Amino acid sequence: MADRKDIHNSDTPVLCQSCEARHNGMCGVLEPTELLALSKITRVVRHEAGAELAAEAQPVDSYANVMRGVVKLTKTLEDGRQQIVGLQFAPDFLGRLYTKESAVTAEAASDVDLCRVPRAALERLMSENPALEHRLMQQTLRELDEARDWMVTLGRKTASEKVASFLYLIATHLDPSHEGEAIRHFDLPLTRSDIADFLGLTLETVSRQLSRLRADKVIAITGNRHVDVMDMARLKSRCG
Amino acid sequence: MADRKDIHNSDTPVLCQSCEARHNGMCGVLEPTELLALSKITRVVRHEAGAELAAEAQPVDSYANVMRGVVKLTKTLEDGRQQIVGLQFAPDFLGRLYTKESAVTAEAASDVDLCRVPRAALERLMSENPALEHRLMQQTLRELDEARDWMVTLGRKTASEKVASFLYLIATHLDPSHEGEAIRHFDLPLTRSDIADFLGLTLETVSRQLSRLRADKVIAITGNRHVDVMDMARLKSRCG
DNA sequence: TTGCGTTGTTGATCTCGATCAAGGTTGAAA
DNA sequence: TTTCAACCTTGATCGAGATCAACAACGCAA
Repeated sequence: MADRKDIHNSDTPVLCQSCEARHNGMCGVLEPTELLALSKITRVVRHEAGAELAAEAQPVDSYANVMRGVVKLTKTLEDGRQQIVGLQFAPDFLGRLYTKESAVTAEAASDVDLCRVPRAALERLMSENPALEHRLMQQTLRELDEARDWMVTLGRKTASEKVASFLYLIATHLDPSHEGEAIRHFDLPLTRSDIADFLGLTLETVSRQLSRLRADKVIAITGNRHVDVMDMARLKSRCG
Repeated sequence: MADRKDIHNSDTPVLCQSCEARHNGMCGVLEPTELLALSKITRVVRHEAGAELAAEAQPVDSYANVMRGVVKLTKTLEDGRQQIVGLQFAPDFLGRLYTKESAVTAEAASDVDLCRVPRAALERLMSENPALEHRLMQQTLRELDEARDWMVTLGRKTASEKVASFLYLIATHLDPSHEGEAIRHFDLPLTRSDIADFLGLTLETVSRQLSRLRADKVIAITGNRHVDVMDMARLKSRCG
């Protein structure tokens, strides 16, 4: 299998010469025939952690599929208070359909590979192909369900339940290979400050709650970012 | 124009004899030709405030359009803590597409009229009619935007900003006739306890903040439920 | 290795909103 | 019009999480 020699560093997009073969099964909503139709104009772009992919109230001229890494969607109040309103994992589709202005800021939380598709091309394909719009509808409905779940976390859970809920969410997304098992491990894709912005807390409170989970042997933390969940059931029981 | 004599009290559905004429321009996502196609099987049902329209994790066999009133969508934790995750106003479409299990509880906040459509019939119409799915996609995207906006309110705003944001939201939905004007008036469709569940606060805090807005002459309150916003710009400036 | 900026931890104190408690309004039904 | 339950307001106190502060750990570059 071809490696990723053709994927260069941030802001060096590379034309995808055989998109179908490479993205099949990875490229989220796009099926092989659709990928083939778009293969000449999709670009795989690598972004480093922290890169801004789309800014609130700014026009965006392409959609993308997240192929690797985690993208955070944030909204910011005038005085600087920030809230992460969604996390997108591979192979999610990225971009607000049918409006050029993004309502959120999209930022690479970890290093991220995106498969970009020009807006016009995707919208043309979609208008000829109701099945594609149907699949995008399914993802949109899932995102709405997730947003509403998170509203309960933001509005009604304690700090300790919020942090447990966050770890549970990340564990199920980043270590699906051990599904059903008690032990999971993963690297946190967010800093303490980002986690705080996702949970509506301060970074100090997040740090304290993580320390408490560690003291209670629910998790182990190695080098700030690596987390081993010792018992998923026990973690879940702390999610409120 | 025909009045609503054929609409009886809660749980007494009445067959819609000329759906097209009556719902045209009211029935949210459905266009006249679609209404005509469904006219024999839609039912207009009136529900009193407090009626449960769909329960979390329970199967639902129909979709509906909200024709009058406000529907609240709630989620509840095991220990009883509750969060309102969405409000639906006429002429919104109601119901989670493509899955029979509702992820939320839908309850009539005020008295509500629904135009119900059997699931199977709407899904059949949708599969033959990509334009209908497209319109539902637009509403879903709008709901997702609204949910993410509200996540900022829940996660990052103070109690006083939350209450101001709520009043602003309700004012723009329930008194659109005075759009652009400083003064708006409406009846609150929610109790103090419901408002608290929408904002992630307690009912006492909501009451105190409303009293403060009244003392500051931003609003006037008559008989608990009726609100006059004296200056929308001043209200907005308190939304954070 | 040393130096240094970024990121994370922990402690002390403060504050906003929750909780506990009592009484006041409202509006529908008798 | 009286009655009553549901709803709302206000006051006193408490506590979870914010804020302020100091330091520790990590990773990268020189």
